[in-house]
Amino acid sequence: MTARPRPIAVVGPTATGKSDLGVWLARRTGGEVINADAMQLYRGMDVGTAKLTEMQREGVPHHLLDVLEVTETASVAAYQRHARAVMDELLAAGRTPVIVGGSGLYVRALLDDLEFPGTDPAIRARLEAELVEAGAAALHARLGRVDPIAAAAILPGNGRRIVRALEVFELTGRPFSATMPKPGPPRADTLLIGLDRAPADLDARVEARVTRMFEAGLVDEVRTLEKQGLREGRTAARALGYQQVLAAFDGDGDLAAAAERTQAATRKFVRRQRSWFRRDDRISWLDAAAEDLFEQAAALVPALIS
RNA sequence: GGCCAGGUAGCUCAGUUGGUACGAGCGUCCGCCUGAAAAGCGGAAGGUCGACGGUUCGACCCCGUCCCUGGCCA
Repeated sequence: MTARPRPIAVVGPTATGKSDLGVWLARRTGGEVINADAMQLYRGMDVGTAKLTEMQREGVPHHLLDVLEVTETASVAAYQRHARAVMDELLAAGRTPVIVGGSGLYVRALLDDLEFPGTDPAIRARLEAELVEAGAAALHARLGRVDPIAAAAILPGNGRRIVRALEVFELTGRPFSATMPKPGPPRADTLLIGLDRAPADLDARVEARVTRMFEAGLVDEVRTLEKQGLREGRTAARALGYQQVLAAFDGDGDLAAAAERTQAATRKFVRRQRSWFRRDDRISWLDAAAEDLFEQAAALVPALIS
């Protein structure tokens, strides 16, 4: 009798209430949540990432939370492998995967046919050293010689992407497809639900949320993680809030300034998230401020329509 | 009340020895984004240069008056 469940993905900017909607949908459909938030991957990064507490999860199993130490570097490719495995398991068990998160690339890595060529720490390190010495423009020129298509797609100032393209070329001897594929049919016919709010409204929420995070012990959390090597973390140390508190520890402004900077950086992040998800026309958008938000969401889920 | 400094883009500030504002950072808007993605990169739109009057072919830049802000003195 078990029809194959149709996965649901809840995406959109931060602070819109994705996590709560995810839990609700999981409970309604008998599903489990798969995190698609790059920073919630980290163990110990809780208040600053607005990670749901055990209680708030209401008994719904959450996957891909707390799977990395703060010293480890996050990676989309690793996420893709791990998340797909979990998704397949859930589907095989007849449980609805409810993907929740605002990391656009992670969501696409999970749901689209993105293939990540390998990586090599030695090559990477060498190229990064060259980047520092020669500059992005020089590396971009070199990329233009070996992989003109990638070079045309990557702006000359974007050292990060240039290095990766060169790395892939050295590693595989083949050109690097540096452009995102157009969104196609999502894996397992996943239903994509986008959550957003009126910009001014969401900005105000972000502000309030950051203030609450600082009151709720973000600074202590950073202090604890610092002892666990947060500063050596290439990705974790750059998370919103954590980055700014570390700067305050270094004497760059006080904690009040750190809070303000976190708010500003988060507002900026919200805009980047919007522009990322905006173009994905597979997404059905809902206004997070709607009174009957959950009902509206349920109305999109075939399994919940009676 | 007197003296000094300053009033140039939404914000913080450059700049023009008088000839269409060379502006910058931040913010805003838009776009990009395949192993750091809460990261990284790019583009655009914004200015009656405090107000009024004068000198001048021509003033944001010179002169005068006034207004505002900060500091010092009384």
